Amino acid sequence: MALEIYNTLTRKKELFTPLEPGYVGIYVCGPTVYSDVHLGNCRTFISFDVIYRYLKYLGYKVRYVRNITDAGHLEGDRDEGDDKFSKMARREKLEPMEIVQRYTLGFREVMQLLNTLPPTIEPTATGHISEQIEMTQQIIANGYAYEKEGTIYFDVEKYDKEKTYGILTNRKLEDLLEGTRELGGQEEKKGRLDFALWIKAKPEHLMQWPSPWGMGFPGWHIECSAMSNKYLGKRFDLHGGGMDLAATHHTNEIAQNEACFNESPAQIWMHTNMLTVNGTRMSKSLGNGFLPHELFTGNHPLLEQGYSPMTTKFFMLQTQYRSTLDFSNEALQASEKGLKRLWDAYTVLQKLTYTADTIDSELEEKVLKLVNGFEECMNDDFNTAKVLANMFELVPVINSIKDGLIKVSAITETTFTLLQEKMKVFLEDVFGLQQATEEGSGKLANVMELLIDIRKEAKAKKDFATSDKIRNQLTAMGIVVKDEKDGSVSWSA
RNA sequence: GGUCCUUUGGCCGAGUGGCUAGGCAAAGCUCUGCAAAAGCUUCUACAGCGGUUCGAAUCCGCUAGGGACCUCCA
Repeated sequence: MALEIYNTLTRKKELFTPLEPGYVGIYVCGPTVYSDVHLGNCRTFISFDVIYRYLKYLGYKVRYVRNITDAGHLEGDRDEGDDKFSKMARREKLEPMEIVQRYTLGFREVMQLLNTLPPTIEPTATGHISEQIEMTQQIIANGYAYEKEGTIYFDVEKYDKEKTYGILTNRKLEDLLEGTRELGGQEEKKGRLDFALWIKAKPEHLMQWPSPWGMGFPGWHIECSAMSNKYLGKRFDLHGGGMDLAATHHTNEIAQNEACFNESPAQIWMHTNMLTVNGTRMSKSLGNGFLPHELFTGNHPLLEQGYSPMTTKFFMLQTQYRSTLDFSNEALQASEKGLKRLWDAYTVLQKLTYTADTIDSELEEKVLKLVNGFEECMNDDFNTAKVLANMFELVPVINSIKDGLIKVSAITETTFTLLQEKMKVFLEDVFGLQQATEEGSGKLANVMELLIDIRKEAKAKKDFATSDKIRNQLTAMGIVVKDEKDGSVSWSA
């Protein structure tokens, strides 16, 4: 089965065919860096990281563009006043770019802890002001935008006469007009749904740039259109982002591109679902968000303990990206244990060596089916949850080989090698998971060797008081000692 | 009010017509000095009502609950 991706635009899974064979262009809406990213944001970026990695695994040359929004994002629902950066800068008595720098670095640090790959291009809104102005000019020239006192608005109703404005989320203009609340303070707009492409800045506004319409700053939506066009062209393969962006931000992006180039930007729109807490969406405005560091350290009233970045990531990968994922201590704990079991088996597998003997054709078939399933599951709209389920079914097989209950020789060497390789590739390269526990470096390893040795001697003398003391105290420190079947002793911290 | 999604066993969660998902938890057994780990086994669900079908968790309708979006948010 070839790769199929769910397209929000058509509301069904579609066979993925890149516009240019062998190459994939993908644009993902990145974070607005005026505050710390929360866990919900991370889910989206983890999802697209796995998608990016899998596309590379399939052999595509991928250009992965994820922007940093560092200007133009307005605070409220009115096209006036401060943007988020200026507001935060005033509050903290810093330059807006200091705010941007602080949270950009914080974002990158978190992404690194979660072991996600950097995008191939990470453009910023402030770095593309002229592109945004040019695009705005073209939209005006094409007749889809108008100026009111230095601010440029996109004319949604006019646009909808020729194109379909609500195409992405299947909404009719009349319904949208009806559903929109009456807002005060924007009499200058012609239509209620009109949004700003360029906003006139007040003299005291901290971030502003010269434009044909005077000093101002760009609207939020135009940055993504300008940057995707610059780096991926008028038409590219995939455009992604959180589901919350579909109805407004992405709808406006499509409208801008159509109005400017008479072409829709992406052939497939992908949307990741929300992370919820007690059934309600995690968001900045609701204040129910977890910061990654709070989760990693356990320093949060709702958390019973800390969970490692890899546990967090594994937790998210156990759910398909289009499903909502509810956050809970129980679920996280289950993921922590599950990941450990899976990773232990994986570690064991990599150390096994093959010896030839009699083949158990039933087992051979089962293993082969499960391993080949990795790719099939991913081809079905990136079903990471199903891949992990397959892996878990292989765990007893691996452990049984280790304990001698099944001989390695029960499967063919080809299958055994395939199993080793695919487990490694999918766990490390596609999912980007890493060694979850510290094996301990240098000194700790030496000390452990000594303790294990002393314990062995005690056990040989049936001095179980001493051997148990060593084991129990280590357990209390978080170091688990295991007596293996072959008489050896292993430990993990 | 509009658009759309969702309801799966104690918990989390795959699954779009027929075949046991999987993880965690729980119970029993094996192994073990005892543990832990591991292996084996058990717990077999699909909101309710109706319909389509030889056959439905899966398709259709209704009812009830939950959620998202329509306003800044991944």
